[in-house]
Amino acid sequence: MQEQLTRRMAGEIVVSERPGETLRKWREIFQLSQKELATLLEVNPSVVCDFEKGRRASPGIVTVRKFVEAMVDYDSSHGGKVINTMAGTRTNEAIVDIREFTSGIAIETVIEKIEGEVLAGSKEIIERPIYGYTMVDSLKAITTFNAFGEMYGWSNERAVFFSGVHYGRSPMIAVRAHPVKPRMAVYVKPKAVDPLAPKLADMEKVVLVKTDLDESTIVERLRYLR
Amino acid sequence: MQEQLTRRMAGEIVVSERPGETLRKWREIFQLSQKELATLLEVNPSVVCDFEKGRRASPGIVTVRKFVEAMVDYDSSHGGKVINTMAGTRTNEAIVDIREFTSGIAIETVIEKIEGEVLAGSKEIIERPIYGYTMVDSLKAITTFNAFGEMYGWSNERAVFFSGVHYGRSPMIAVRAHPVKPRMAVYVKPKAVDPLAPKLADMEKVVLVKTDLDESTIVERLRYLR
DNA sequence: CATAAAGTAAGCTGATTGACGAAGTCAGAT
DNA sequence: ATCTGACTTCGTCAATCAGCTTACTTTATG
Repeated sequence: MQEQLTRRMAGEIVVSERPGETLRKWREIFQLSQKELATLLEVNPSVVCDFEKGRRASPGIVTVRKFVEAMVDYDSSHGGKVINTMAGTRTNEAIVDIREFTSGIAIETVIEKIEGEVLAGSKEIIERPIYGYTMVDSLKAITTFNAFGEMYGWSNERAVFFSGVHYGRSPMIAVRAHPVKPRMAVYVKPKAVDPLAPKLADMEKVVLVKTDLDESTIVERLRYLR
Repeated sequence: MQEQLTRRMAGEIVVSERPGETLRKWREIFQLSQKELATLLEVNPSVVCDFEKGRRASPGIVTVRKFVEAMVDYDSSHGGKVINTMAGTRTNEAIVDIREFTSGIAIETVIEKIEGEVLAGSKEIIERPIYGYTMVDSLKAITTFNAFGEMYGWSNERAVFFSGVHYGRSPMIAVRAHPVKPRMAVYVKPKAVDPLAPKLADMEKVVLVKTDLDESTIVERLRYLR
């Protein structure tokens, strides 16, 4: 959550017409005076002012990061008043884990890591990079309403892991029905695999893989991929 | 959507451990070569390389913005392949409009703009700033599942406009039930107002206002608030 | 093999940043 | 009427950035 908020703030500042004002807006939301913020940053208050008033038209990202992180850390170590109110919804119990890599990882690399068996997907698709993954509880994903919307994180160039799969029909039908497709779908310990699933996967050009590792092992193994 | 993606990318780059790699990741997602990107930016390809390889440890936000916008604009003017796949969920038909201001706007300023009549809220709360607003279709918000989650944008320091209000009971009950509260609730052209509503508003320290302007007029008037 | 295309490396220059501190302004409390 | 605290402005300067050019690796591909 913190990470997310940090990014959100940074993004808003960078894109803003007047970054200084946006910086200020956030400082105010965190209810800090310039002086307090300056203390957190161990700089002179005039520095804070200079940035807010835009004397530095294009602060470096390191500066922006320092500012943003100072505020978020401060809040977090004071009960997270702001962070918590920002939390709101976010949680979707169908989504067990969701991560973005910082660079592209080839699909085949992921397959190796999880000891996967390929059920559908040509050699060339398998070489393509993906940029993140989502671990979904299949049953809950269907009952818990909107899981399919949130599933894709920010890039659909990703793997979606379905756990709690019975025959693997519904997940692929869902993939087919949804406008956004992942590059890769993985069935985690399926009881069996309906032959329709690979067919649908091929139609959608999605690499379909099954693995007999369990959820937590997979998450563990993918943790150290960048 | 474009705006959102732009911010998202910028935020990720700024916060990233190795901004250069993140930059590259996005360039790859957009399937651009360094040279192509350099052309879009009207700079020498080596510049792109320098950033990706981290020779510039802390690029200015203007640089980051240029990079990100170049990619997004490019994609957008070439059919939006990437942008569209990123769209996914986003749409919630209960939410008519949602915006963040770049700086705080006093609640009373908003009240004036929309010719609002205050039904609940003390003088001091009215002076507090808010940082955005959401326009919600009341009926759909209740039937369309998760609208209350997405309602709050990124700060709950905001106004929520309810349109299609009959007696204004349900919206306030929803506010009461939901863990996150807005600073301000506005009933758009209510048929009447149940006396329970202001009571609940007071309990939650939410400023309750009604207005006889219609949705589009309100959006129009708030457009030019920063 | 030759040659292109993509990317990396290094050195250079002018422009900007990041930081300070002193000297302001401004609004509200005493 | 002045004092205090929060914020602003500005001159200064070393460090760093943004950009160029040119030369060097890779890695395909005819």
